[in-house]
Amino acid sequence: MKFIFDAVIKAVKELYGTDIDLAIINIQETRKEFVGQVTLVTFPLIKFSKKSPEQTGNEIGEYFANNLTEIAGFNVVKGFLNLSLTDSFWTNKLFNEILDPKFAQFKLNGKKVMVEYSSPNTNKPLHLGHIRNNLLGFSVAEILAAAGYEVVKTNLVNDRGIHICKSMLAWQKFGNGETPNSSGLKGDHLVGKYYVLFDKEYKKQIEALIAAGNSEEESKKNAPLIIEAQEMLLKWEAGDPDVISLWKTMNSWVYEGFTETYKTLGVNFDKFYFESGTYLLGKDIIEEGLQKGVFFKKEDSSVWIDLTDEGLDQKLLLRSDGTSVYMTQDLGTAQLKYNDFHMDKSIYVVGNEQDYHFKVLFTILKKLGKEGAAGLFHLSYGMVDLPSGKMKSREGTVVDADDLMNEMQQTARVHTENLGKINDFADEEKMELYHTIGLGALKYFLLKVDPKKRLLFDPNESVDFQGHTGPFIQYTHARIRSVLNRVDVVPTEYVYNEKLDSEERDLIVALSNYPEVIQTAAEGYSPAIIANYVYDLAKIYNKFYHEKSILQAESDEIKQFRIKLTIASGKVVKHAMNLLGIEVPERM
RNA sequence: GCACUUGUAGCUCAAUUGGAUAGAGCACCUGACUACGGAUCAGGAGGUUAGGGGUUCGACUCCCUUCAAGUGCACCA
Repeated sequence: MKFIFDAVIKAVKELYGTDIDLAIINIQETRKEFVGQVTLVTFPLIKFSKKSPEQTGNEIGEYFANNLTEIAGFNVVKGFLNLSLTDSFWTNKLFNEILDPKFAQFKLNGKKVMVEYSSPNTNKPLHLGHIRNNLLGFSVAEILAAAGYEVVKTNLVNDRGIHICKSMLAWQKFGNGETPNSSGLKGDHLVGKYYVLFDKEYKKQIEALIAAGNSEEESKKNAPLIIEAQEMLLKWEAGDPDVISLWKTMNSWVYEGFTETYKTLGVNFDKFYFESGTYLLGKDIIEEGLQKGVFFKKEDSSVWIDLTDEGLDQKLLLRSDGTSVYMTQDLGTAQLKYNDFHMDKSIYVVGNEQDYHFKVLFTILKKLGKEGAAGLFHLSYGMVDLPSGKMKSREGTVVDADDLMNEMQQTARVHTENLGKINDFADEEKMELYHTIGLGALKYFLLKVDPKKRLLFDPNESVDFQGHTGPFIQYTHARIRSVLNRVDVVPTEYVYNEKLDSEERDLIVALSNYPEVIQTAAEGYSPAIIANYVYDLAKIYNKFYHEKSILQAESDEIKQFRIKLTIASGKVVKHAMNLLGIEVPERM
């Protein structure tokens, strides 16, 4: 559509004798209640034409009609100049651009971006909130790759700390040597069970202490279990062989479990970082900041940064005893990641409860003049809540990731069996299909919403399979495949002189928007933009499909043309769904 | 208390980043195959965009304010 922008500049120059900036040209898709496909908003131009919006529109429209071969006609409604492009413009678009194998394939832009996501704790299994995180991270990475970035997907695993020791201690005390093998429990679930058990026993001790006359605060601090857990953490930090060995064993169980969950979810990583390997980093940056005068030291020798000029607070960076805090290690880890990859952009997919932390982190890195600091971005997403409120692992009010994915596949099975369209499938094919549809429904449900908005999930109301859903789009694809499977000769003719029907033209217009949609989604780090686009596209295709016969078209020429439209639609639907991490089936 | 985010149809979400009469899905009502797949399509009903003020040719969008919800404000991570 760039030629229209150029034409507007030229038109204004010739009609009104002014050079105008590209930025003030407002071009949009014509709303469907008006005639045309492309609309120029003329309000911003009247200061150059010195005429009414209507008159300006008419003059520019007249100019276009006389000077642009692509323009078939125009109409003006108030300050809107609606342009109709010729049918041959649109058919050329389909033949030369959309059907080209390179359509929507952006060239590498020479920039590297890191997407850090998932970042689980190794003391409990993944839940619905993690699913949102994983899907967002994976999809954003795919979208950025499609837009021409070189992408590195990383996972910073939180594998140490007091919470890990809690699971370990509970297992040691109450586990009787239970293992994933002996119990048949998935490793992460087994470890999670002991994390919950710790909390239960710990609470009992607190209650007993309170009953014995202690204050609540004292009881929480002095309960034997918590003291033992803290001792265990110290031993871990000191490298105690027994503790380290137990830690390694239990973490390996968790990793086995996570690997399985990631596989079912369809996400992957190029590089893992472990907090056990990064938690001591960052002290050299503290030193650097002090030397540069960006940080300051208090009398007790704790180190701070004053960010009150930025509208933030003073922030502690190093304790008075010289040990690090969360921010210290995140500074160090940011540096480590940069040293490893020298990326231009770095995306952190982390929930919005950490908005302040990342604001501070990025500000500090900028103040230190760190390379890559300008490319830092916190992809902050809203929490997933249940109707009953927040999910709490310790209280067992979580929607478990594995359970949920299982249920989705079961639901897909019920739907599919009721329709009875794939009774000839082998069992293995059926299972694969239930997985495709069940996860498609779940992923679409979570990704179609703007990341920053919080998400309400009602486990009692199953995720829909009809309407604005993943399966609707998957169904559209299966139907397209079904039509194309009946075509024996792939059309090779690339001229078309028939008049376009509105359903055909609408479809080409929608398809031609796809590259720009990828670009917008990449710039906004928003899979939701892709999700909403591909739904619209599927709807437009379904309408076309209903109104127009493809295989029984009025003439062979029209039939060939509609087959090509169908091929193009199937291609874009599949590509867009894959950017969301969703597979599309051949049949369903 | 201070800061950040959110508030759109009964419910779940859109709205091309300031453009036309705010659009979809679910649920509800009505219709459409002896036609390429009915997990579909067409239509109906459903709105003071939380309330109020402002900015301008034009505001769901920007500014101020009130209200509601969520999150954050540890020498925790």
